[in-house]
Amino acid sequence: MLQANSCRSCAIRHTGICSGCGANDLRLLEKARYIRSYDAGQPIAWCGDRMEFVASVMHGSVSLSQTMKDGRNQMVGLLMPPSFLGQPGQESSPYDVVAVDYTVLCCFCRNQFGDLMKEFPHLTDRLLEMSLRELDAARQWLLVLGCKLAREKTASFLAVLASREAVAKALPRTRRIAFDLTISREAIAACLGLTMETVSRQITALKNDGIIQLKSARRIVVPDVNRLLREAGDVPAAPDEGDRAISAIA
Amino acid sequence: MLQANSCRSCAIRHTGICSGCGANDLRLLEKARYIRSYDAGQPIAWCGDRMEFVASVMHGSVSLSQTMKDGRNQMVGLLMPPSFLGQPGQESSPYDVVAVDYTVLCCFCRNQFGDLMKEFPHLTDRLLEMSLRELDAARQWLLVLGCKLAREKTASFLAVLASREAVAKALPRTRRIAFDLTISREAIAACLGLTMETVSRQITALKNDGIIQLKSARRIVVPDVNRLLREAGDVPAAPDEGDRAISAIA
DNA sequence: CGCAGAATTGATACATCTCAAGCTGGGTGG
DNA sequence: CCACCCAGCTTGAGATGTATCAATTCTGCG
Repeated sequence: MLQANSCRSCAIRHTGICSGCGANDLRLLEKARYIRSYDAGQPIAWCGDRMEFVASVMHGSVSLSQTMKDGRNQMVGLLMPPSFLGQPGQESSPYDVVAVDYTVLCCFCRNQFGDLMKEFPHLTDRLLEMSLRELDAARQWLLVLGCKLAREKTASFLAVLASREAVAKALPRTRRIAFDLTISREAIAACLGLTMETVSRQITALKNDGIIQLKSARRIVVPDVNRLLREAGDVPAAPDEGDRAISAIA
Repeated sequence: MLQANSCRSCAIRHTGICSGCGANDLRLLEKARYIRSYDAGQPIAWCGDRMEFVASVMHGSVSLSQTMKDGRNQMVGLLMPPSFLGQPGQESSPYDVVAVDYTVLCCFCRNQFGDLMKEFPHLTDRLLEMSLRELDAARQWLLVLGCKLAREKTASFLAVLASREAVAKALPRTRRIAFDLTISREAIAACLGLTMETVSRQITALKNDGIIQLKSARRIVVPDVNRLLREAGDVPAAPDEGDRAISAIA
């Protein structure tokens, strides 16, 4: 898992920060990169720590969160492949960064990556694209936190995961979709601005109403994503429409 | 106000998207740009509308908001000079875009601006910088919406405006700061995920506690920003520290 | 002066949090 | 193989913060 396979066969070769690179550029990137892996729950950086690197998330997922003095905390980003972690111009991490899953990062020394961006403008272009996408996702998430009820928040969260799964497996979005929750109820609560107990109650309620099924506490089946989206307070996307709601949260 | 003064004397010449431009580049930008102005409350685009242009906010302020079918709505961005409005690669607006104030925009035909970015990479660099800053602001805002109580939310909002005013007037952040609320209680509520009534109550409470003074409903005086920040649940920034909290919301 | 929109204030309803008590399932050691 | 244990999850009852609905009161402006 950890070994440095060739960039050419990398899972995010055509979707990550490097997707605009030709074969030659890629060789230079490959020389500069190094792989790091983290176990589930392992911290990558605490808020204020110096960030030595920026990285692509190759596998797993990484949470960005903020904590207040009294312990209240809010997840503000959930990065999954092929998201990019860190900002070239940013000395220290503004967030607590934690590996949620077993996670593999493709890292670049931060300053060196800045130089690479100068050398290969398409890296800058791509980072801009990805950042604007993240920005839209964060703004979608603001709607969830600011306006929605607990049931709608929970449904929104599950809909995001279901839609992601559908995209990953190239399933039609109307078909039954099954996936694993890789994060605890508590982490979901931190995403949604709720408590663990409320999340648990809402998941149970959605199950009782037949919107979802629970194979186990962490295994979810969604018979009809559009029904789930309706519970989330979202207008189900037309079949052929590029779905924006899906991008929310991550 | 509306007339097209020279870029050279523009208020946001050194802070906007064009801040990296030399005199020659600037001349080309100046040929491509056009000025539009909007009255307070006037819509700039509704969600789903085709966006003909991207623009720098030169004067006033622009809100980005989302509305659910049943009327609940959430402001997800509040752009003030020298923020940049729109994304070159984005056909249609994902948000309702409204001029909050009397607002002046420095506009570029969207496709043409894409070409300019190819021609002048520093435009791309600068847009990336500004977008990453917006992303951090949005994430700060997620903390406010997800974790904070009504009083803390309200204090956070006022602290942002106060700090912005302090920066604009180059005041020390510990001194007394006065500013106008350019938006209604209802708009503040839409920012904070609260109702108008709750915002009103919290402002009154902050006044009664001596945290702020009200010269009129729209005129605020903050005797001590650090005290306000403490009410907001934020750790007051050290005097010499680059203040991140300030960037929240806008 | 008087009006209309904005803001404030009050009383009640409701959603979610809090605190506390069980439950469940996977792992460990006897 | 079973009893135990523990962390994660679920469920319950009461407290709390905010929304809702309904009156006023303020403010700017014609």
